[in-house]
Amino acid sequence: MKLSVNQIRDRLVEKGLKVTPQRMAILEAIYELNNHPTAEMIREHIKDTHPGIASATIYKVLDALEEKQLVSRVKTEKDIKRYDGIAENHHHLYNTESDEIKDYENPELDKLLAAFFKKNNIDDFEIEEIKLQINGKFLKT
Amino acid sequence: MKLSVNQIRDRLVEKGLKVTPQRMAILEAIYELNNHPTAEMIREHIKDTHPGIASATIYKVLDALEEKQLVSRVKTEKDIKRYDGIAENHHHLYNTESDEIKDYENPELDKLLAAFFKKNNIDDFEIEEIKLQINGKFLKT
DNA sequence: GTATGTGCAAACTTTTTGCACTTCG
DNA sequence: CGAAGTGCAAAAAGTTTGCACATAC
Repeated sequence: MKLSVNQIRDRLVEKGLKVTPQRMAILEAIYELNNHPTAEMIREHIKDTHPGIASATIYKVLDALEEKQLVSRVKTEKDIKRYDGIAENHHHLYNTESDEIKDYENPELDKLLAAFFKKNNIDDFEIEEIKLQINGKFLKT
Repeated sequence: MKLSVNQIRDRLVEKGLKVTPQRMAILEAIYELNNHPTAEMIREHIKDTHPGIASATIYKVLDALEEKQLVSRVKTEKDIKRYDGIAENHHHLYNTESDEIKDYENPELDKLLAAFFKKNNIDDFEIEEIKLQINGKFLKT
């Protein structure tokens, strides 16, 4: 998922967010890293091109991006926030030993799940979306 | 999931952990609360019966319980750790508006998923377990 | 008696806040 | 120009650490 600078700018504009160098750099970093980074990992990644950026700014930008659904938060067991450049519903592969997380999409699976829960309603609960946490090991390639 | 004091004691003994009032109280609290509490929620819940308990002790006890797989951590988007009294694989219902989390078990679903991934292998990944994050709304009852 | 566990206070990490200054549109 | 965004420093929130004391077995 490598977007051009113009595409990134357009996304900000569409959501009514002002285009600033900080926001551009942070969004670009999330797409480039493509590894569900923390605020700190983003700061590290852009520190050469944007050394002056404040940590507080990164947090504020991430809050704004999340609110406008340009990024989403990834659920983890840790007490550190991690972000995903994909806001649409999808699944995650978690490496049980490291902190690696990868995206997983499979429309067929989504259909299967939708059908299952249509038949097997959950009492007193209205489902909005279903995400899989698939835990395991990435095999060396 | 309400266990007797003796059952809780047995669980500690089985895992080779010394039975202390603090550990008993904390495990009991997790089972009673049954709402995937944070360390702070546990401290709050036991503060009348065990006022002297140190926060650091709660964290240390939770670490020990997790290591022995008497409790497990729940994945969330927040940066606060939450714990589950069920260590076996199961699924979670997340309320999108509040921070409520409930357990969800369904063996039929697990079979369906196992069959699906047997057919649809994920490249370079060895699955160990699959957990659903089911996001939605708890309906008033 | 000894290994293990607990309490306390201080430190550490991550995130948030308030406010002056700056920048985008 | 005005609203929105950024930087800084301080504070908050959650968690961890080291060590002396206490307790389970």
